[in-house]
Amino acid sequence: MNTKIPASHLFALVDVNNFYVSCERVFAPKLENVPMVVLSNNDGCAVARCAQVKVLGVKMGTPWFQMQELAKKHGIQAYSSNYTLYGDMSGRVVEVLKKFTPHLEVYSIDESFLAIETVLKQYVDPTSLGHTIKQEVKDTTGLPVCVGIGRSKTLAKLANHLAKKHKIFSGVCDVDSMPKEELYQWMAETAVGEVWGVGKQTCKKLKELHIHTAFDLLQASPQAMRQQFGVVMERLCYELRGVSCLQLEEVAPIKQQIVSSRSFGKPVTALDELAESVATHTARSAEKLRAQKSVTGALTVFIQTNSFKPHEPQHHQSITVALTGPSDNTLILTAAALKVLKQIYQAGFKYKKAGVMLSLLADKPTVQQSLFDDIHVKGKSAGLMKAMDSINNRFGNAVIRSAASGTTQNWQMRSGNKSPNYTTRWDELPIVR
DNA sequence: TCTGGGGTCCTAGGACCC
DNA sequence: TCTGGGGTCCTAGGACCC
Repeated sequence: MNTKIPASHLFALVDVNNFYVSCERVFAPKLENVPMVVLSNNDGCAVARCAQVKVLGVKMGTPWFQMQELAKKHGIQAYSSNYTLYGDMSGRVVEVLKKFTPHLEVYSIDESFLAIETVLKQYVDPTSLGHTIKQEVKDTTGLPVCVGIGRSKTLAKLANHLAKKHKIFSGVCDVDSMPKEELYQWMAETAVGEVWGVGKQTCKKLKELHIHTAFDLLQASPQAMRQQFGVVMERLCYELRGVSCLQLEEVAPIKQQIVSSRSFGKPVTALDELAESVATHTARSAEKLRAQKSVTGALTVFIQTNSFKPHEPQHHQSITVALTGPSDNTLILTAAALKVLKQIYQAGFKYKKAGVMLSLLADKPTVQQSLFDDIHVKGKSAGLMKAMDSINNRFGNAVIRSAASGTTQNWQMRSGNKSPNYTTRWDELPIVR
């Protein structure tokens, strides 16, 4: 391995407990002891579970309809997700963490890595810093967090896992200050599948090699692991040994791809309805694109039938096309997307999902076809496409966005059993670029 | 009847060129 | 007519994460 060994750093991983559930509870304290889950779009499956529900064995992603009996028996309540709220709460947590150190990586909506070496001298020990962070986040945002501390990101993750799982740590676990024998004991009790970066497939293969726990993996030869699994696993082994291979990424790199997709609450068969959805997704993607001040050179549209019903006719297709030039213009992207959609759409299938992906590697896009010498959409069937055309003709370079409300993902909840009503409001905005 | 959405990194293998 | 090897670029797909 060529990776040079960097100076030793101490990482803290701060992770909000049951993030979405905890957010809901901040604003509805009466839910504190109610067994509850937060559901995905369409109220399809559980994307967050409180501690009581986890104990009952409900896994991440369990469909709500499959846990009806359990819900009845234990009084589990379900809440629709509110991502705007969670995004806001996430920002508040990060603001608190920044007060402790400027060197921080926002890893996900509910987790941040902190480099804590330089701020330690103000505290008795790392654990006491951890408790201060935990208390400060709780006091400021109302959210409960656990803190894991270690010499590598992977060890900080492991420490966080221990802090969450074992009450003895009171929510803060520093595996660096721990005697080695004690750490190894904890690792021997930690299933290898719990280690950061070991997923289902790898776990299975590791078990065949009689590697069952985090400690087993620590003892394995990194070189041998590279042979069997590749460079990612080799790094992981070093990380477990306290040799940091993964740096803190303080500045979030700009996204290489931007995706917007949704499942429909109900199967969709008409091109018009797919077009509505694809147009909305394109607008959303383009907003994200402009937010990071990027342009895209290629665009992918995909539509899929319901793969949970294998006995029904299946159609999964995507086409990626090059744009005539890099762009962040919603109108151009939407025109392109609708044109692609018409290519892949096949009447007769019950579509369950649609989406759009923008590829930002403008100089080397992944392209299957190059279609566009013009961007005009001429559709006689789709009212939406006609609208596109007329706006295009009138405003040329205008930016179009579809209204966020009334989009396909929510129609079922809002309109019950009534037929879906995909009325899109088109706002005509001034020229942006 | 009802089954999330958004990302990253790595590798193998084919195409192509010299 | 027969037959090469090495390098690079590109892409699909697998595996992982939250």
